[in-house]
Formats: sequence, structure tokens, C-alpha cells
Amino acid sequence: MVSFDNLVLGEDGPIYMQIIRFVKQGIASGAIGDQEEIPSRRALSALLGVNPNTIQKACQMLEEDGILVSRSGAKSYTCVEDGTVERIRRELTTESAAGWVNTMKRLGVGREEAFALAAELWDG
Amino acid sequence: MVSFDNLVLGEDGPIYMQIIRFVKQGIASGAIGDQEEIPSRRALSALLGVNPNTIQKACQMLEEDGILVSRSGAKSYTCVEDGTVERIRRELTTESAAGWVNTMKRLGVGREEAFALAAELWDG
DNA sequence: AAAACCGTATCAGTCATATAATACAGTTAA
DNA sequence: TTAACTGTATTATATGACTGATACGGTTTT
Repeated sequence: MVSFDNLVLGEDGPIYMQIIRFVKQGIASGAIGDQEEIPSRRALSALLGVNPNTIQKACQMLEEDGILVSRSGAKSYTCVEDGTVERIRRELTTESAAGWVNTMKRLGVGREEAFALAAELWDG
Repeated sequence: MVSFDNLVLGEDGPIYMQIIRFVKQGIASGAIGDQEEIPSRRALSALLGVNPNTIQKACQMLEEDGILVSRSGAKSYTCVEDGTVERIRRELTTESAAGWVNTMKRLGVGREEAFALAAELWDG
């Protein structure tokens, strides 16, 4: 059973996107495996304090991504096939790193200064 | 006169936020100085293909940030006081770097791998 | 003074996001 | 079988972001 206890909703974009990101990060980090049951739409709605429709939207998009399998009436399960972990891991890491690098370059921050700041934040 | 020719609107959040980010990045990088004239609301609207109201909203928030000064009827000018550059620079860099570091840690990506990927993206 | 420009304000309409309240049919377990 | 649970669908409502059109008064230029 996939746990959503560590998911805290913030202001970082739409809620359904935050849910999708949470699941993808779980798969990329190995915290979520293959054929794992996920809580029902209604259970997630109550747990996260979010409307069932919003949960459904996130689940639908996860299904379109091939990460989730839903059968009408039955419980939903994750679907992590061979190569999926590496695919999502690469998708998330490059997306985040590219954003940071672009921002630093637009700010005119040099390579050394940028990496020094990142290292400080990483350790601190 | 501040140039907005290099500003390309994307899908990274609300348009008025992208405009604000563009100006702040310009100030942080030194591309935008003190007492520089900016194009009129209508001119920016036409140049960026954005509604005048959206431009106005961005300008209002920049004014609340103390970065812009507007007089009703007259042109608007930037206001970059002592310490402003460093303040905004620090605001943008730490914000971006912290986001990247947090994402990498949530993904279970180690320090070496994360910095190697960033270095690759920086040079490539 | 008059024309052209400027910031500012208002109202209406569209779209995406999210909520709320149901309803229906398929699955599963008592 | 029946009851509880499941995914799914529908309609309505609300809000923020953005657009479109228009108007008012202050500033600058000629």
C-alpha cells in the first residue's frame, strides 16, 4: 500500500500536479514499487483534505503516464515496468537541474559561485 | 530605457510573475540599472502580446517591491537603491538553488550524482 | 491651448483550478 | 446474496488569471 502521509500540499502549482509529482518522486526514489495498492479516491480525498474530483484528475493523468492501472469498481495499483524508474528519475532530475542552471545563468551568476551556494545549501 | 526584447513568455506560472521575474533578474544581473525608463503599459502590451491589465498588475507589484516608481500620467522609471541588487540577487539565487537541492534529496539522488548532472547541463 | 501620450480604473467575458453534492455501475468480502 | 467499497460521471458553484474594450484625468510635447 502506497502511503501519502508525507505529502504536504503547498502553493507550488495545481494540487493535482503536486500529487503527480509526489508519486513520481516516490517511484524515482524507490519508495513506491510495482503492483502496490493505492488508497481509494475517497480515502485520499479525506486524508489530503482535497476534493475527490481533484484526486481523480491526478489518477487519470498518472494512468495516462502508464504509472497507474485502474479497473472500474476495483482498487488501483501502481505499474512500474522495466525502465520506468530510470525514465522518471531522469525526467525529474534533468527538469529540476535545468531550471536551476538556467536561472543562475540568467542572473549572471558564475559557475563557481552557483555551485558553492548549492553546496552550502546541500550540507547546511 | 529597459528592453524587454529578450523576454519570452512560457508556461512557467502566471504571466505577470514571469514579467516580474524578468525585471528582477535584469536588476540582479546588472542589465537593468537605476532610474531607467520602461516602456509604457500599452507599448509593453503590444510588444509582449499581453493584455494591458496584466502589464499593469506586474508593474503594481514591482512598485510595491520598491523596484519601480510610477507617476500618474508620466513615464515609469526603475528604482534600484543601494543594496537592492544584492538583496534581489540573494532572493533569486537561494530560492532557485534551494528548490533544486530539495528536489534532488527527495528523489534520493546523491550529492555527487546531482552535482555531476548539474555540471553537465551547465557546460553542455 | 491642443494633441499625443501616460498611468489608472472599471466592467464583462473566458478559461483553468478546485470545490460540493450526487448518482451509477462494477468488484469484493461478509 | 447482500452490503460495503470501488472507479467513474455529472451538474453546479467559486475563485484566480487573463483578455477585451473603454473611459477618465494627469503629463508632456508641439
